[in-house]
Amino acid sequence: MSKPSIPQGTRDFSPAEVRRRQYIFNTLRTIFELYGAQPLETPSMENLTTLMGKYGEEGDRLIFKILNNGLHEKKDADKDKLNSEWNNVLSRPYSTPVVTERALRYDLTIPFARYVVMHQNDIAFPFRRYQMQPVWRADRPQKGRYREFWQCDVDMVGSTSLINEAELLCIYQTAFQKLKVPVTIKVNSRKLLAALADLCGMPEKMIDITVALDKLDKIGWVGVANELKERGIAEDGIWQIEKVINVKGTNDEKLVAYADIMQHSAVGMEGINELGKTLAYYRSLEFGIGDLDSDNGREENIVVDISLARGLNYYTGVIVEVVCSSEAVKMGSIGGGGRYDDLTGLFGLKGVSGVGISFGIDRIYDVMEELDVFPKQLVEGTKAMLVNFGGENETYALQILQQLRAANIAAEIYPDAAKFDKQMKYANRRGIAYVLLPGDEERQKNMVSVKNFETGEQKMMSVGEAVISLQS
RNA sequence: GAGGUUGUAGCUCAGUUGGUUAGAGCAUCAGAUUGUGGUUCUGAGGGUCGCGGGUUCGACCCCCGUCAUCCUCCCCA
Repeated sequence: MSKPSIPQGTRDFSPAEVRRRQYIFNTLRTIFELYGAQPLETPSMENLTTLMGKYGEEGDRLIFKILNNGLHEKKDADKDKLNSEWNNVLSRPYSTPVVTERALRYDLTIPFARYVVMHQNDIAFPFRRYQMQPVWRADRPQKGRYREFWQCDVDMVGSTSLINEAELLCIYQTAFQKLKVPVTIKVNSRKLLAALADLCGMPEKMIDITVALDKLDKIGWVGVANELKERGIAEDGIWQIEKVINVKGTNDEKLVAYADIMQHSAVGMEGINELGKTLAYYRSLEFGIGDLDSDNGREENIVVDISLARGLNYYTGVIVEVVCSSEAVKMGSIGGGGRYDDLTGLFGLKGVSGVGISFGIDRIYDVMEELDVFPKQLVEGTKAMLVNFGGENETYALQILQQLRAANIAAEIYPDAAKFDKQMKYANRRGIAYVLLPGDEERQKNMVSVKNFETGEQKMMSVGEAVISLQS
């Protein structure tokens, strides 16, 4: 017999882990609802055509595909087709509806876009939804990277107002403040990255530039410059980029400096303008809170960072990324998002702009564990256990049991009339607060002994008194 | 896709230059204690040493292959 195991990159969640995860979900859900978002759920699997080509070449490779059922039942003609297609599948990256036509959800944004297009007539725009569901990626698992993990997304579609961007920043701030995770929120605009490519005189190289620039934190400017060179950016262009990333100062100062450098790039000026407006809206929202601890309010952890380049292909405007700012924690981004001007256009609905953010809750969980910021009292399990003495005492215990539950006290009976110390040990391991002893003497007096498992104190009382004392 | 790490009891891990019957802690079960838990004490069960091949008189140990695992790069949450 082989040892049982679970697929690579997946995890079981123990009772205590589920409680902590639910704490995160509940915290986020409360905030999402507070901001007027509505819940949405979509299927675990989508048609492969819905997902393919939406996440870039790398993304396509990481989509978990589902093998079609009943392949062996194909008729002769179909079987020939299947055989030739199968050879294609084996010889190169290739997929075909003959072999696979469904795939597991890769993120929550594309399914949301699909939903919006399918239900456009039923939706009151602007439409703001939140969604908390697992997604799957056929990636190599490692620290902070799983093949099955959960995302919590909030997106707003049908509005181009930068108020939305500002509100999403507020949601990030509030959420991580509630969860007690110190974060830095990096903000950039895809339009500034386009402007950089303009400055180099190579607008078609925007992707190459952003991919290289994204590594600035890791490999430093020299490393980035080398990579830019390898990717075919001219010396003069690299010098322009260096000038931009060398800009230091407050967010406002940076935007002013960028405006000076990019004054001849229409798209650059547009991006700068949008970032400025987003921050202005954000300040208005934050000002309403009234507990600003400095002139900057809660802005000191929001940083305009031109080296931020989110990988997803569909972002067009403001982009954000959240990282834990604690030195002690080594973890990649724990959230990200941005504006996509024409997401639903992929599915035929033009002119609907959206903006959204995502929480990577598995990584947030890991970070919270490391920081030890989960509330201590999350376990609200069984409060009282009835010892089972068997026979008539068992019947008596069952009657008490339902009276406890009727009074909203989480209670259980040890189901077997096992040896006394075994039952006590079990209650101890479960961390149950009270043990009730309905034995011969108690039953005859119509009473029950209540033992406090923390203090060891024990007292015989009527069932009614027991209910009242356990309710407090 | 590339590179590295580690696979020994249910779990966490020891195991000497290759040498007789592979150990410990925790967990489980039984007993000291058939109505009093946490701390003790005693005893018991539990292993194809990841799998397959090779070297050797002899392999948990050395070699080759394979699978699994974790980590790094790429990319991402």
